[in-house]
Amino acid sequence: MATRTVEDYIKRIYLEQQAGLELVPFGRLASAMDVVPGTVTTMVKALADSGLVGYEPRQGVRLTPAGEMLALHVLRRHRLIELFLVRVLRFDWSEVHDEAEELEHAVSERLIERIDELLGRPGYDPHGDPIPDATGRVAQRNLESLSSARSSGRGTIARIADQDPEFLRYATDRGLIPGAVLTVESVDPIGESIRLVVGDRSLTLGRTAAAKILVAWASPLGSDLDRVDAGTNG
Amino acid sequence: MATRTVEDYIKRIYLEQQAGLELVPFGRLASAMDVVPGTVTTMVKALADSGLVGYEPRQGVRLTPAGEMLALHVLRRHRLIELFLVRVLRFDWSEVHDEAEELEHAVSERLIERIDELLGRPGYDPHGDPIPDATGRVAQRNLESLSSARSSGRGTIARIADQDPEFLRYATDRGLIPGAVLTVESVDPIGESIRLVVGDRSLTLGRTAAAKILVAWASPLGSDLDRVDAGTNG
DNA sequence: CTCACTATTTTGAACACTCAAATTGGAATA
DNA sequence: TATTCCAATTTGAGTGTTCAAAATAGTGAG
Repeated sequence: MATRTVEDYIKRIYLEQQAGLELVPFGRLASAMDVVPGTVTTMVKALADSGLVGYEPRQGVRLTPAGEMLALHVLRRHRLIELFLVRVLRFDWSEVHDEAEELEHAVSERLIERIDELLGRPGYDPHGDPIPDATGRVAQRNLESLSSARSSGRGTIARIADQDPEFLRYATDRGLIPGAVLTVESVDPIGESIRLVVGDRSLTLGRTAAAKILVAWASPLGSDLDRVDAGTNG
Repeated sequence: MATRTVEDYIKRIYLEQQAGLELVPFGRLASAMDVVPGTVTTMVKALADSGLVGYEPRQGVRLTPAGEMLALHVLRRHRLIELFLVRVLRFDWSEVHDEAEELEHAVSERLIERIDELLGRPGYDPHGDPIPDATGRVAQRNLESLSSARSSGRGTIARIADQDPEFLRYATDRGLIPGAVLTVESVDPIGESIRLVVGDRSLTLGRTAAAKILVAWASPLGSDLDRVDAGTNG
């Protein structure tokens, strides 16, 4: 059985890879896990011994298929728990992350199955992150970051890529939640800001904030990317 | 912060004291915790250092007020989780113990408060065990074990003092669940068995099985011991 | 009073994880 | 080529929990 720490490392490596790194550098992993670099070296060797990761010394780590499978199971638990807390226990989506971080290591396979069933086998958590199914399959979506918008256009918010409660409350206050339709009014590449309209509100976002908002752009013909179901928020 | 292991030891010591021991012998604690005796000696010293227990060398351990407070908080979490699993997630009461054993160490104070509120601040878990409130207060009941019955009589089952799923399924099959009314037909002190009627069923129980069934006897005038609310089972 | 028995305690070691601090490797710079 | 610098690694140590096995204390029997 994978220990709690092992699950956390594997999950973190998966998320870093997901964020675009094929090989996660040790230093990055160290700061993400909030441990000293030497600890990562030690742990990565142990993870490699149990076949969950492969690594190039002084280069970085990468998950093996077994590691990826474990990561997907942990994320499945985490995201189902988040949605459960929001839907059933009426938590606000801005405050479920830390709770799920604990519970993901404590719930049994049986309990997760019950929750999945009760929620109707959802595909996305309250933040719009995809929930892997019991076999590890994840829905693939072609989303674009709001910061990559080059001109005006309409789209639906599909995902908020930040778990910080403060940012999430800020987003909620402005209607920036998965499922909301937004219109980009103008983009200022030099000033690094973007003006948009959400509902009846007009607002301006800086580049780094906009980078956290993932959007499915409305195509003229209405492709299936328009249909975003990201669960209930609030 | 008390570690998971510490919480388990403290909870166990509380339960053993509750079962009638003022001073819990190390050997008993060792087998209850499923560790070798030496481990208990080490742990008890550590617990004493943090002020949670007091102990007489070679005699046994006892909780301090601080230890009792901790035990009550852990039991509160455990029992609220059990009831939540039964009521909300439709688990059978025979299968919630192990799950709660894990979750009790992972839930936050905030989540427990939500659950408590959602369930309507219940006083008892599915097995009839009392749920301490947030300040550590526990309902006191004057229950008697079915094995102590000396003659025929009527009463209400208030609590089943065994968490073994097999025993609980056996009990469920025979209608021996908290809230059920039973009538003692006859007691055989030599054969160590007791005949009773529950609902429309008649059955015979041995002494040790009967010892696990705690009953509030019906008084002729109907005291408030008759009113047993032990939540929903099933 | 001594023996035997059982419960408890001590000792030394292990495992999983972590840190601080010294060292090394490799790449970029001068 | 020699120097500098940063990332990664090694080393030695500590924490919390556990075990196996040897030593000891107390209790009751003879």
